[in-house]
Amino acid sequence: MSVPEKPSLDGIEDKHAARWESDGIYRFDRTRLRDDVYSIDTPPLTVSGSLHVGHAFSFTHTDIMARFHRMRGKTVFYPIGWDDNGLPTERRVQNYFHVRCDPRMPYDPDLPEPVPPHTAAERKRPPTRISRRNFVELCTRLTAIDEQAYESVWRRLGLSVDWSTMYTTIGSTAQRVAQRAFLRGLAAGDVYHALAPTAWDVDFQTAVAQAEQEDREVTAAYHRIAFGATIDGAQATVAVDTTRPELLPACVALVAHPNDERYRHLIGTTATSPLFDVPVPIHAHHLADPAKGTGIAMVCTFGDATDVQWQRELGLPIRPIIGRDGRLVEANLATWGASADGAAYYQSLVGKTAVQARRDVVALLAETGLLIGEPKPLTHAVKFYEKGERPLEIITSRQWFVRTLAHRDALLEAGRQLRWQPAFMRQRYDDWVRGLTSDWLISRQRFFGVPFPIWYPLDETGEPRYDEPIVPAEDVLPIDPMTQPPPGFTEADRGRPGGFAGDTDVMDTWATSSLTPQIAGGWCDDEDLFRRVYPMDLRPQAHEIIRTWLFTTTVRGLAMTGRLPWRTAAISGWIIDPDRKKMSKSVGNVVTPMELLDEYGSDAVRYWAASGRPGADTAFDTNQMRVGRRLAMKLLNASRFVLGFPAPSPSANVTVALDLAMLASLDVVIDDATAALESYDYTRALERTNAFFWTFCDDYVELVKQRAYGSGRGAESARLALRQALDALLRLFAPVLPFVTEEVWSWWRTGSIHRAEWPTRLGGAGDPAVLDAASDLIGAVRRAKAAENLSMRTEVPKVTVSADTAALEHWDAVSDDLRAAANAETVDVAAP
RNA sequence: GGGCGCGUAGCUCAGUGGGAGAGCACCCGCCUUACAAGCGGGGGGUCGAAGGUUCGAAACCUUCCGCGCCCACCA
Repeated sequence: MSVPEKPSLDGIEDKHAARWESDGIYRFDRTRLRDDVYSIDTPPLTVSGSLHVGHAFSFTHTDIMARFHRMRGKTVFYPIGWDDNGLPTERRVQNYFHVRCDPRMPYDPDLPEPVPPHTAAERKRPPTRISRRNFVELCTRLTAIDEQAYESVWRRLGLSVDWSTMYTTIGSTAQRVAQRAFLRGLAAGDVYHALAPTAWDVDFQTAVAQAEQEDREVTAAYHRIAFGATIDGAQATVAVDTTRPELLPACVALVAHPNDERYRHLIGTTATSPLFDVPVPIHAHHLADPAKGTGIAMVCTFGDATDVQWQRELGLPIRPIIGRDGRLVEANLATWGASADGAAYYQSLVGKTAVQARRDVVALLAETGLLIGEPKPLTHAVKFYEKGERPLEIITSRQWFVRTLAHRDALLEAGRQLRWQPAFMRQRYDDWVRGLTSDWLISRQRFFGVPFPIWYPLDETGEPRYDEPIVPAEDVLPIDPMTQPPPGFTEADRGRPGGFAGDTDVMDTWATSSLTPQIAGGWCDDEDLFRRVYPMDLRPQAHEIIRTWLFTTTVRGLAMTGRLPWRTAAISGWIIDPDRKKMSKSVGNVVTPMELLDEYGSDAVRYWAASGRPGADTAFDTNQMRVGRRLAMKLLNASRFVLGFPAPSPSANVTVALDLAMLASLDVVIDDATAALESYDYTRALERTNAFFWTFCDDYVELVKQRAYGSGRGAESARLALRQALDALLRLFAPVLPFVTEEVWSWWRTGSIHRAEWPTRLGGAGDPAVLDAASDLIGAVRRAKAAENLSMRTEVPKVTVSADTAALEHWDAVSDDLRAAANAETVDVAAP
């Protein structure tokens, strides 16, 4: 045993982290069966440059639970993953290297790594265009660098993950799992592809799932335009309000509510669109809102989701004019019934963006008197891709979907079976499942992702036969259909009539990360492991991704195994800055975790994190970190002091009432902390332990140290009680403060504290009330001495205190120690 | 528009039917042989507002105000 003369926190993180790794302290023991396992479905963080304090915050909560269950005797399956595929990585690579992917370019095996631009002028140059494979290589290279930086932060923070389990969502295991799940879904009919109108981002040029859309308030204007109509055989006009006059050429109908008296006589007649003179039917439909605009709406291909519904339910034609890049496409309006002038005018709009075309159309409407009055400005909510900058368009394209609507009831039931922490978060899940409007869209027209393991035969004209896809065998996964031929073909058959074509899309990130339990748990490669860890015990995650990560993992779990993928979902809160705003990069108020770990120490940062209650948004508070550091220092000093007394003899017993009382109080703390951690309330566990520890230091140790310096039964009782308490306290603190507790443990114990048993009741026969009385009485002595401006050390003949009757009941049990601590010959009680 | 959460000392937060609390900050004191990056003591709140239930409300109910978040069919 060696207790340092001058204990210090300096360097303890690196010292112990290195030992934990070399000794395999956190290695998963795969010989244990499911009941002995505590498994965690760790969030694979998006690797996009830098970690955020919020990550350190929520990951600490999970780590506390992992450490608690490990000390309780479970073997903890605590994998770690990085989410490195998908659009965030593409964007980062584009910006960092100033490149763009151009799938038409050939692969260049000797492409030198692009030099990131340094000056504004370099940034203004057009980006370098590189092939898809070169682009993917750059993505892989950059994420590998980022992942190392992340790992070093997590090691410093002391996360007890098993680093041998590390996976990435673009890695081959993840690709194999994602492709196998896709093929099984396809075989089961849960995955399908369809040519369907879907939300489309014209800048990223990809379809976007419902979960990635958000509403934004934008300013727009009602344009009241005059359609031609026939009323009682006479020519008339119908005024229609629209915020998107540029979609006029795509107009397929007008719609009014069936009960709307103003338009009842027009239902079933035909109107004529202004400028283009296309005849369009006038229909009745209950979704037409008499209160909006003039009460009669223009149906286009496609202005909004209602247009899609009207098209389907009213059997309307489809007249697409917006292209994948957001510009108006070639269309022969004559075939839709347009006048020659109208068709010719449309030609002048081809190639313009929606905004440009709108300006043009409105100007011509005004010029020809077909615009009624001035445009009326309004603000309304418009759907955007959450990462996008222009409103989403609705574009018809071929996409892959996973069925969710058909399973709505089962998904709601799953939400009820899941244990939510905090419970009210289930509401968000329910709201989302109830509000689903389409199946889950998983295909993206992007580059850096898991490919769809599908080929299509080409007919004699070279057209893909989408209804007869060619699938690979499961044991050859993962495959890339863009570089590998399907069975029975060679690369020479690619693109040739009678040959094949690979599916060009990649899966959205959520299609992979919805499978994290399967990826980490060995679903493809290690059925034995999978049985030992699945379903997992804990899914920790943030609340804003309930509708994405939590929802999609549930969908996959139900589809693949028929049950929930985990027992408990622990939803973490956000870190907010002092102005009550969520801390985020865009606000520019971010401090990096490594800076904090350097300045305050890892245990201190973890202490702050543990002070944020489960699910609660928590203030970023460096003051709490200072307090945490002070606690860590106090643990060092108090431990040094306790261990500085001679070790009690093996035959020693705790016999003194005050010592028994302290241990009895500690028993209550152990019970409380254990119960709190069992219900995921790490904050309460820490609070109880912390409060007891300070009482232990300030009152109990102060009272008994004179006795402990002496000899005899009383001294032995104190020394033994001090050590027993220290031993239990270190273990109670270990999940929150892994470094300082390990440091102290190393002074006098063998092995790692993190493999030690979680403390249980010491079972003494003490009365906790005696410790309370002792605290009250030593407090009374301090007040008496402070009133005279005396130090506790100052020797006095007599101290007179006032105390309440509850404390005085235990006077005899405390009086000897109290006299010693007071440095007084006598301590008297003042008359009440 | 619908839903969820929050509002307690200057700050960060516990407390959910019977004494209004903790830490930090502030003020005063103490070189006390574990710790002066320490220790001790003290002041400080009409518990967001109003109404109701109750012998009794910070807590339960209703309404309102404020803050945050989630969701919602864009004419």
